[in-house]
This record gives sequence, C-alpha cells and structure tokens, in this order.
Amino acid sequence: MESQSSGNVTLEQVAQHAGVSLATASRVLNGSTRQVGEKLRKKVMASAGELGYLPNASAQALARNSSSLVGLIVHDIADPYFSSIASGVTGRAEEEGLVVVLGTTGRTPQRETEILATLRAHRAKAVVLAGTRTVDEVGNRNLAAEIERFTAQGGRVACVSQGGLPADTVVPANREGAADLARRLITMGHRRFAVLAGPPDLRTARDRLDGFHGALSEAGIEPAYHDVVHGAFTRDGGYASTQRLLAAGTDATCLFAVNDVMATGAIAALRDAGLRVPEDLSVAGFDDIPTLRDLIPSLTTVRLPLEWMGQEAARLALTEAPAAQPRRVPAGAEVVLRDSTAPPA
Amino acid sequence: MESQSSGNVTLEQVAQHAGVSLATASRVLNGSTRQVGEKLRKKVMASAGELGYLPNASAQALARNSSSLVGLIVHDIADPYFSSIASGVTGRAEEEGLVVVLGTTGRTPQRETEILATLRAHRAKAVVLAGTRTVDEVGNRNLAAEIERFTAQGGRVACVSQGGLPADTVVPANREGAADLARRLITMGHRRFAVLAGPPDLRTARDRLDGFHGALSEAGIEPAYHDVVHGAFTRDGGYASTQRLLAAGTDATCLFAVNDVMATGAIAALRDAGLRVPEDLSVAGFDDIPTLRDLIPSLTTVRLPLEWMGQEAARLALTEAPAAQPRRVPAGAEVVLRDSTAPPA
DNA sequence: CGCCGGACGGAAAACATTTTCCTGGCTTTC
DNA sequence: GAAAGCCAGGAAAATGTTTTCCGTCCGGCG
Repeated sequence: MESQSSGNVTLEQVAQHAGVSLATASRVLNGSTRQVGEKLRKKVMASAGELGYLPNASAQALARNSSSLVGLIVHDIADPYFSSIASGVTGRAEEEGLVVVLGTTGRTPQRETEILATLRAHRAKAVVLAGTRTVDEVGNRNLAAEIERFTAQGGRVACVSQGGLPADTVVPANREGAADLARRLITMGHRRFAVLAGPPDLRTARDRLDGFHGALSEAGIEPAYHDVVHGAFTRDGGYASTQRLLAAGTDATCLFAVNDVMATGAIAALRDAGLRVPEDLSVAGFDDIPTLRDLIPSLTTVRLPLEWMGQEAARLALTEAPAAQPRRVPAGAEVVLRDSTAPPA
Repeated sequence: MESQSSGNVTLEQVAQHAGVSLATASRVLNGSTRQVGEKLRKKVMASAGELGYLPNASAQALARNSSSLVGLIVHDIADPYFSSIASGVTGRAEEEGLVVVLGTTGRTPQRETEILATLRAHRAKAVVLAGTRTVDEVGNRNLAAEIERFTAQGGRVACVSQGGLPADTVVPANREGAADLARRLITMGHRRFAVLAGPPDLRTARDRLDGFHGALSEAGIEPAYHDVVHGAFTRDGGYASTQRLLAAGTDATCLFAVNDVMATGAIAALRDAGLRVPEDLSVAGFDDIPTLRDLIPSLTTVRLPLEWMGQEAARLALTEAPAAQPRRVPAGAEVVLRDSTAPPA
C-alpha cells in the first residue's frame, strides 16, 4: 500500500483506477450524504489506498466554500499566558480534526484585523481571538466590522477576555478576582498599596486595576494615585516599573502587579534593590502562570483557568450553535495566597 | 471604500465593475510577471477597493498549486521550550506574509507524520519540525517517507534539534553543551553526579546524557548508573524523578537535569524533602528558559538560543534555496553558572 | 403484469483563481 | 515603406473537488 510516489494523486486517477466515476469516488472518500454500493465502495477504498490518495485541501475548501482551518490570534506566543490558552485551543481543535492557524500581533491592535481578514480569505471555519482588547475605539470598530464580515461569510468567532465585540466571549473575572485579592490583603493588615498597572490602554490591565481600587475604596482606603505605575505588560516591564516606583519613593506595604510576569520582574527588581519579599514589601500577581509556580518566594496571585478558557472558547466557536446574541461564559478567578505576601511589619 | 458587505466579492465582479477581463484583473491584483497599462491598472485597483475585494485563498492555492501556509509541529505549545521556538518561527513567517499552522503532537511520534500529511494536503509551502526525535526506528522511517512526499510535491522542510531526517536541520550543541557543563562542575569540585535523564527514547535527552557522561569519563569519573533516573520531560517528571532518586538514596553532590523544567521540579522536590540547594545538593539544568530565569536559587544551565533556532529553521525552509544535501546549522550552547550550583561541602 | 418509487451511478456544472495562447496594434529597423 | 518583432489585452483552458441533476435498474405493490 501507499506505494505511489510520483507527484500527487488526484481523485480523478483514483476513480479511473477503480473504474468508477469521479462522483462515486468523491462520495466514498468524503462520507457524503449519499450511499455507495458495497462493491464499488470497496474498490474505491482499495484504489485510494494503493495509490496513496490524499485529497487536495485547497480544492475541497474551494468546492465547499469552507476550510478545515481554525484561527487563533494572540499577542505573543512566547508569553505563558497565551501559550496556555493556545494549548487549550489546539487541543480542542485537533479533537475535531481541524487545523489551527496561529497569528501573532505583537500587541498591535490593527494586526488583529489584518490577520482576521487573512483567515477570512482562507475561509477559516472559526477564529479564537485571545488578545486582550484595548480602549482604542477606532481599532475596536474596525475589528468589529471585520468580525461581521467573517461571520457573514459563515465563519464563527469567539473571544477570550474581552467583551464588547459581536462574538461569543469567555470572560475571566478580572475585576472580581482583583477585588477579592484586595480584600484578602486588607484582611492581612495592609493599608497602603502600590500597583504596577501595565499599559493604560489595555482593557484587561484596567479591569484588574479598577477591581482592586474598587475594593480598596469600599474598605475606606483612598488609593494613592502616585503609587500607580504604568508600564509594559511583561517581565521587563514589571522590573522597570518597580525601579521607577522605588526611585520615586513609596510607603506602600504591598505591591500588586496586574499580572504574574510583571510580578516576577517586580520581585527581581526589589531583590536587586536589597529589599526582601515579603518582609519589606509584599507582592501579589494575577493569572497563576503554571511555569511560575516554583518561584521563591511563591507568588500570591489570582488563578485563572487559562487552558480551560482556551478550550471553552474553541468549544463556543466550533460546536455551539450560533446564537442571536453574543454569549458570555464567565471564567472564575480564585485568590491563591502564597509566600510573597505577609502581614506588614 | 470597502462599502460592500453582501457576501463575498469575486475577481469576476471586480473585473466587470472595472470593465476589464478576468485576466487583467488578476494580473493587476496579484503582481504577476505581466504588465498592465496604467489606466486599466488604476481602474481595477479602484474597483477592488470600492467593492472590498479579498482574494479567495483556497482558489489561489488551487490554481497556483501552493498555499501561503507554513507548518510548525511541536510537542506541546504550553512548554516554554517550544513556545520560544514557535515565537521565532512565527516572527519570520509573518515577515514573509505567510501564515503559520500550528500542530501539536502531545509527544506521539506518529502524530508528527499525520500532521505533516495534513499540511501536504493543504499544499503548505514549508514545515518546521520542532519536536525532538525519538529512537523509534519505524516511526522515523515513516516520518522520513512523509517528508520525501512533502518535498516531492514542492514543499520545504526544516527541523530543529534532530538530525537524521532528509531535511535541513538546526542542531543545538546538546552533547557539547552538556559536556562543557560537566567539565565546569568538575572544576567546581564535584565528583559524584546524579542525572535526571528524561525519557529514554528521546534523542535530545539522550544526547545531553551522553555528552555529560562522556565528559565525566574523560575526567576519569565512572558514572554511577544507579544514579541515572528516567522520567517524563516535564516539571512534574523532574519532581517525581527526584523523589525516586531520594527514596533510593544517593551520595551525589550535584544533580543534572537534562532540561530546565525538570530542574525546576527537582528543586521543588528537594526543598520539599528539606534539602537546600546548592548547600546540600547542587542542581543544573539545560535550555535557559527565559521564564525560569527569575527562579531562586537562579538556575545553572546551558543556554540555547531558542528563538533564534526557530527563526533560523524558518529561514532555512523559506528563503534558502533547496540543497542537494541536507544542511546542518549548528546552534551554540553556552554554560551559564548561577546560584543553584556551588562547590560541594 | 405493469407501474411507481427508491436507491445508486454517472455526466456535467460550479467553485475562484492563474496562466497559456491568441490577436491586433504599435514600434522598430533595414 | 514594409517586414519583423513586441506588447497589452482578452478568451479559454486548467486546477481538483463537490454537488446537482438525470438516467437506470431493481424491488415491491396493486
């Protein structure tokens, strides 16, 4: 079997070899609605096996006006937040026999729209948008318009972490998680907080900041706005932001970084500045990145079920029937207290 | 512009709107060899813009017998080793205006062959195989055969980290790196070593083990084979392997884990067993995973240029002219001594 | 015994592009 | 001034499937 090696075998050749028509061969080899008699069916299968037939996916996509591609758009695949989500999406897609197309934006919102258009050109079956929204209104409108075009063409779209788009969305409890965290830290005895808030235009970062501040206000703590430092959403961003915070001086007893990789940078910066965590300053993060669970001191954080979120988004886009209204599936956030936080001295 | 919304605009419609033939429209909008007069060119461009024309990628792939897809096959995208490589590959591919298809094998060698066949069905332009080879001869032969088919069809293949396949390969200095590491540890004063060797059938794991043992032998140290523990190539594998090692008892002063994620698990297991690193036992890893650089104690390891390796593999597959002989591009490995190793007590 | 319906097979149209080949007009060159 | 290219443009073939539509055969039923 599979002896054939000369170039590519077409369905035509299989049909000829089996002595049947193109239509019959097609019906046997793709499992259409129509039945084919046992004898011919066997002949076709045998010929296909012998010739090593492999359907031309482009031709199929053209004829069906739909490909077996599923898009996945992330900011940066090297970021463990996105690679966890990606793992969930690919797992689900491969279960369905689909193929994942990975697009990375490098955090340029406009790239998201471009990639989505490319996926539309490929007649992708579905797309999962995992990059977090910005507050850029024009960009969001363009993206929404492109999503409309994509769905109009028969494709399905699901998002992770950003509401407001015309698509089903898995929404992590960013606000509530950050608020819970704040309450736990207050209970622990902290009253003065500094926040590494990430980029000001990133919705996810903002939501976490808002949730945190909201809980502080409820507890009668006025957030000290000079202790909110914006910076890149990365480990190095966390490091640099912390240095700026220390340079400016702060009387905070606890530092909240709006994601784990920034918290990692923060701890490194504090250590380099000769400060101990948590004795001199407590530090908390957000996400509970698996790779960072072995950090010392272990990081107090808010756990998101990242891989599940990816799976769920893929499920929404692939197996769920399209809904009239965009659906929202909440993803719980759970505070995990570990060693990087302690009662203030 | 881009006012059109009714379904999908075809080239035919653009041509009609512009009052030219299909051929002319095609020539304008895809930059073929043939020139088109300035007047018609402008008309076509205007019509395309106005109608919001987007070429049907499937039809293009069919007509050209080649798509704009680039495959990337990894074991597990959530593993930072692979996500770093993936980052390099996607970066390069997107520079070329290509689209990356991500396949994950879950460490099943046979899946690699399946995914490659799928990519052939899609007439992918190139594929980067990043999963490490096993010693499974049958599996490797099947994979090699599928690679031949893929290249026969006009596709290009490049590998990361595994020689022996009929494709260009970026080869990290696993042996030499491990040997260098061993020599540095010997210089430091260590004489008795234990090794977390990963899965016995994984070439990368074996090469590192061999290199390490080779350097020990050269220094007149007979490796203690009861202190070589095999286990999963993951953080939890490292944890479990270390527990087994401790349960069996060892007099080693230094523990070499053949990758960083295993080393991370090892440190956690040692800590849970009440042992201090490096005072009671030194630990070294391999890869220098960026996300793990903030570990405490910071990890002595062997640095591989992971992202560069991905870029380079993509470059070999995309821009380099196909060679008669499979090329091998070496990737240097550099020992990085940090705090997880110290002279033995 | 004839009719009808269902099931199965095949011819051909459709899918959206690229590309080959042809044609008519233009320039260039003796 | 005519022959010999050259070049832009268009008609049509080709790419490999799916799917519609039609024909035929067979069995069952009246």
